[in-house]
Amino acid sequence: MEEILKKLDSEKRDRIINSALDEFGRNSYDKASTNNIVKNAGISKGLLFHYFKSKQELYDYLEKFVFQKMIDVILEEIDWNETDIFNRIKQITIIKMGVIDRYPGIEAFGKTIYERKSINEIKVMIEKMVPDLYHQVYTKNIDMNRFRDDIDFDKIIQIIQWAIEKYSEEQMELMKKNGMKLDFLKIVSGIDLYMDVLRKVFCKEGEMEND
Amino acid sequence: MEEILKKLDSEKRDRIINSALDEFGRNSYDKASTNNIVKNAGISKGLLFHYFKSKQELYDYLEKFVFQKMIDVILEEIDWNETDIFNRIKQITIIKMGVIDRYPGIEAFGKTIYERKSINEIKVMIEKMVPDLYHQVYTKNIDMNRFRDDIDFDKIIQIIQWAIEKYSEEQMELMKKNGMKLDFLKIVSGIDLYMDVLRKVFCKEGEMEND
DNA sequence: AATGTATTGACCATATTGGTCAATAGTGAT
DNA sequence: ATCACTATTGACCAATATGGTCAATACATT
Repeated sequence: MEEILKKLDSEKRDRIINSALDEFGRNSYDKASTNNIVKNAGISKGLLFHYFKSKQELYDYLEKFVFQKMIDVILEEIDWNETDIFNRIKQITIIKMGVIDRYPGIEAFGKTIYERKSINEIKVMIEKMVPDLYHQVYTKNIDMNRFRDDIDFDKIIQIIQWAIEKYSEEQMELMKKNGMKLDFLKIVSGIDLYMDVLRKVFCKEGEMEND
Repeated sequence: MEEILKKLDSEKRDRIINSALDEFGRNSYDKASTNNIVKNAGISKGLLFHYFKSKQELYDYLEKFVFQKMIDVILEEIDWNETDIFNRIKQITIIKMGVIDRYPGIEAFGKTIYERKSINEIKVMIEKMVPDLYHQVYTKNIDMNRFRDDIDFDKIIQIIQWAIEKYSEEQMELMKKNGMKLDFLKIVSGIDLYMDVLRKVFCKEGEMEND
């Protein structure tokens, strides 16, 4: 299956993946309709079952896909030379938004994953990797001396990360709600305003330069 | 419809509401199944359609219910004499968790609301009330002099609120994932640890008492 | 026993389901 | 033009699920 998919025109492949992510994200496995998936992807029923031999195989593919994609893109695009945690977190946010831009259904789908009982080996393996990756991403080559040392470092990271995530989630929802296209530049510049505040309170005096 | 429902044994009414919130939260309107709803509520098909004359009426009732419930409970249980924003936010979080405890499906359902095009007058009215309520809840009778005055007050509130929300969301997901019952006391004591950090960085010196 | 209400679940016509497969369209080489 | 080959279609299938109905019960109160 994988091989036939690889050969496929990537624009069409993305259309299928997006349509399927969306349908599974909106509905439980049983209620998710392959008819809807092909309709929204703009392909025929036959073609879907040519690429995936069953609904279950399609679902399994997607489950692996969302993890793998996020991991790959982050590892590929992250700049490990960045030592400032604020810029690092901002980077990751931008990278994530890029993925969401290409695969809009990935978020909704991702949230449903842990509710389902499915336990294939790939999923187990990837889920083991994720915490480690997260740790690396938020600590590797980061200069910790900039922070006031009367506060637990992990908590600082958490609070910064939460703020950025919540802000971008809220902005994205707002834009979707009003039917606009997602404007990532606008979100990033909004993030900067909160970054300034967080720098001010979490960094030592004279340690606030942001390149 | 409303009148018949009111008379109903409240335990059974909650079972129906919860089952319906859950089903509509998991599935799009069309795919949500009244058969599933009655099965999980432990009632007969006939009874559901005795209380609600159609699927649509049931859905409309729920949409109104989730807004109204949240508003009512917050207004009822909030302590307006509390002047400390940290305690105020903690209060609201606890109140919200209480509602979620009683109506576990309310969150998932709530997130789907804005995706649907439905626009009845009640919804419009309530959605107008909500921002105002939120503003009151986070400012009314709150002592703003405790905060350092080199930072925009609204941003401070936002960051605190985001941190508390994210923390409780993550903890609740974790507990659900591991199949435990939601332990709100544990969540609240975890919140306190982050509160301490936030107090330390956002308050003026000597303004950190939390009774 | 009688009256009134709360609740059931078999039943309905219709729509939808995941999946198949013979047929067609498209492409590129000769 | 012809052939070979692959990519794609959509009508079709038996099986199941759909929202909603309603005559029949169960249950309580007098």
